[in-house]
Amino acid sequence: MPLDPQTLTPGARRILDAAAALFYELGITAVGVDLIAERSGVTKRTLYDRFGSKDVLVATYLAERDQRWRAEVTAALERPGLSALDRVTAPFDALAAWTAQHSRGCAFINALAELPDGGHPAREVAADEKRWLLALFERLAAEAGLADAAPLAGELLCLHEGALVVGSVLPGDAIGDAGRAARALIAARAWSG
Amino acid sequence: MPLDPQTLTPGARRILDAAAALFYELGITAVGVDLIAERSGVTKRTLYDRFGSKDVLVATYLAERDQRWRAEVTAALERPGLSALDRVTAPFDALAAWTAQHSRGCAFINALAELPDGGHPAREVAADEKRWLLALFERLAAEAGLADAAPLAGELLCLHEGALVVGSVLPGDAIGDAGRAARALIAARAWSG
DNA sequence: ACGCTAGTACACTGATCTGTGAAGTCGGCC
DNA sequence: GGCCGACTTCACAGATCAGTGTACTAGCGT
Repeated sequence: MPLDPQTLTPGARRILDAAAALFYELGITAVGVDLIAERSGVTKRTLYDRFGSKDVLVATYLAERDQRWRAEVTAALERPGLSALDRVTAPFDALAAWTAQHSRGCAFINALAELPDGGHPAREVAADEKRWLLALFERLAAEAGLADAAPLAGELLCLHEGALVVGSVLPGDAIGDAGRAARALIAARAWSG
Repeated sequence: MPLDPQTLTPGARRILDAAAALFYELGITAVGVDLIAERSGVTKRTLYDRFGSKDVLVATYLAERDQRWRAEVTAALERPGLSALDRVTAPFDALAAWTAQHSRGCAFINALAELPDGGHPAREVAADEKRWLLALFERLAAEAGLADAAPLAGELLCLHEGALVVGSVLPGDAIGDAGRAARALIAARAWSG
C-alpha cells in the first residue's frame, strides 16, 4: 500500500521529506495536506497525483522511517569486536543514537496511537516494524546460545519500547536504564542456560 | 487546568463519559466536539458552558482516568498476603486486569503522541501519571529493602510502559513477559543487595 | 415572587479538512 | 514533430473544525 520511497520523482521526494518532518513533530491528524504542499513547495494537485491519498502518504512516511531504522540497527550489529552477547543488546545502542535526533518518541507508536482504524495502511507498516525487532531479538538471543530465546525476546522488546516512551516523557536516562536491565536479564539466562 | 471529575453536573458527567470513550477509541484529534455533544445527548452550548474548551475537556478526561488507574493499583497493593517483593510487581498485576478492558493501549501515551504542543493542559496530567508510577516503584523497592531503588524503578517503569505498548500492537502475552522480567530483575538485586 | 443554576434550541462565524476538475507549461525522448 | 511525464494554477466541492450569541425553559431554594 505505501509507495516505494526509493523511486520517487523530485517533487514527491520533497513532499515526503516535508510530510515526514511535519507528521513526526506535530502529529499525523493535526497536519493537513495543504500545509505539506506549501512546505514542500509543491501544489496539492501534485501531492495527489503522486500519492493518491493522505493515507498512502502516511504509510510511505512510516515505510521510509522503518527502512532507516533497520539500517541503523544493522550498522550497530556490524560494528567490529562485538561478542555474541553484546550483539543482543546492540539495538539499545542504536536506540540511544537514534533518539538523540528524534525527541518526539517512536513514530510508529505515535502513528498507532493516532490511527485506530484497523484498515489504515500505515498500521501494518508500524506493526511490521515491531514484529521485525521482536524476531531480531529472538535470532540474536538464539545465536548467543541463550536459553528460551523467544520469551527473552518478548522481554527485551518491552524494555526497548518502554525506553522509547519513557525517554520522551520524563527526564532521566530511560534508554540507559533499559540497556542495563537488558544486560541483567541476559546475564541471568547466560548463567542458568 | 482540568476540572474536578468528582464535582460535575449531570450533563457534564454524560459529556465526560462520552468524550472518554470517543477519545480513547478514536483518538483525541479525530473526535470533534459536535460528535461528543451528540453522543452525550447534550447541546454543544452546554459542553462549552461546563468545560470552556475542548482542551480542558481532554485534560479532565485524562485526570479521571489517572484517578481510576491509581485506585486500581492501590487496590492491588492492598490485597492480603503479599510479600514486600510481591508488592513491587503488583502494578504489573493491576495492568493485566486493566488491559483486559482497555485494548487501545495507554491513554496517556496516546494523548502525548497526539498533543505535541507543550502548552496543552493534558500533557502535564499525562506526565504526572508516569512520574507517580516511577515514584511508586521506587518507594516499593525501597520498602522491600532492595539496593539501588532509584535505577531499578526506572527499569521497571520501562518494562511497564513497554508492556502496555507491545501488548496493544502485537499478539502474545507482553504483560506476562514484562512481569516475568520484572521479577527476574528484582531477584537479581535481592541476591546482590 | 425572586434569582440562581442547568440545560435546550439553533443559527452562525471563519477557518480548515480531504479531495477533484480542467486547462496549461515545460523539458526530455524517440 | 509528436508524445509523455512532471508539475502548475486556480476554482471548487462538501464536510467538519472549535467556538459564540441570543433567547428560552424548568426546577430549586429562599
